[in-house]
Amino acid sequence: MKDISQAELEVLKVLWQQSPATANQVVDALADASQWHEKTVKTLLNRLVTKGAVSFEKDGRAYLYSPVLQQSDYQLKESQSFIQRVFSGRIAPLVAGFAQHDKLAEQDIAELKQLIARWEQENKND
Amino acid sequence: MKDISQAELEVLKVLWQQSPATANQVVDALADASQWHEKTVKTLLNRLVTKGAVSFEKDGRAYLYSPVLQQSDYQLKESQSFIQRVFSGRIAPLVAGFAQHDKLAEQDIAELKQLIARWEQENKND
DNA sequence: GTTTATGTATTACATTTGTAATCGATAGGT
DNA sequence: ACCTATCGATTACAAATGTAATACATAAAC
Repeated sequence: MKDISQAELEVLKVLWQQSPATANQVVDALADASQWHEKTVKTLLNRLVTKGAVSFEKDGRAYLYSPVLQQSDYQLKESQSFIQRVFSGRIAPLVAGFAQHDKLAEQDIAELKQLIARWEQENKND
Repeated sequence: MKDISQAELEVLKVLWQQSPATANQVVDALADASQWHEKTVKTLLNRLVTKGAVSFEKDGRAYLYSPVLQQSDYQLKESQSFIQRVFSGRIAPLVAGFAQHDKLAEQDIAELKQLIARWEQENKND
């Protein structure tokens, strides 16, 4: 799968939220958040299809688009490559940087604690 | 500051490790990790200077390059924009994804626990 | 003092990306 | 049956990026 560009990602996000969707539904969904021209959005949809990240089926003269690439897969792969590239593969320093610059909220801490607890639960027989 | 491209980042990383450094030192440092031609590395150095991420001082006919952009600053900014773009700004889901796919090691957990403890210590008077 | 090697600066060129405009087909309206 | 509005497809074009080659200046070697 070719890389998804940042602009393409915004289009994909819409499809992750609601799919299948027509091109116009995607255009509408992006209308408030961005200034993109309708033609621009349609180009991006096309590129996503070319890249194999999105599929479509015909519905009369319009198309219904659906994501092929799932959000969780995208997130995992991008996270790994980001952390590899920027933090030499170690995740804790990323979180530490956030903590140091007051970018962590109470909720983040709570969620992190919970998932650590779960991890330890599952790995307790090591 | 213009965006640092992925190729440029590899060059910056060398300077973060050892600076100031001559162009040739950077080329040598990258020689094993990459297949880049000497000219390519020098182009990247030049672009980093143009972008203001790297400075240099003359030392005879050669230049001594140093990073202007500091690694921690780069890491923080990139982390924020990545997490915003891919996880709508929430950090825990990133870590959760790693946990779910067995990308977390004992050490990561230990580090996370420690920094959570520190965070709670510092925020205990809320 | 010339020649040569070696630095940096400039130029090159294909691909990707952002951002559309135009083209061609066809469904709908009348 | 035609005209027209609206699809998707194709084309456009500048900027960024990857990946160098060439040009130009000058220090080093004879």
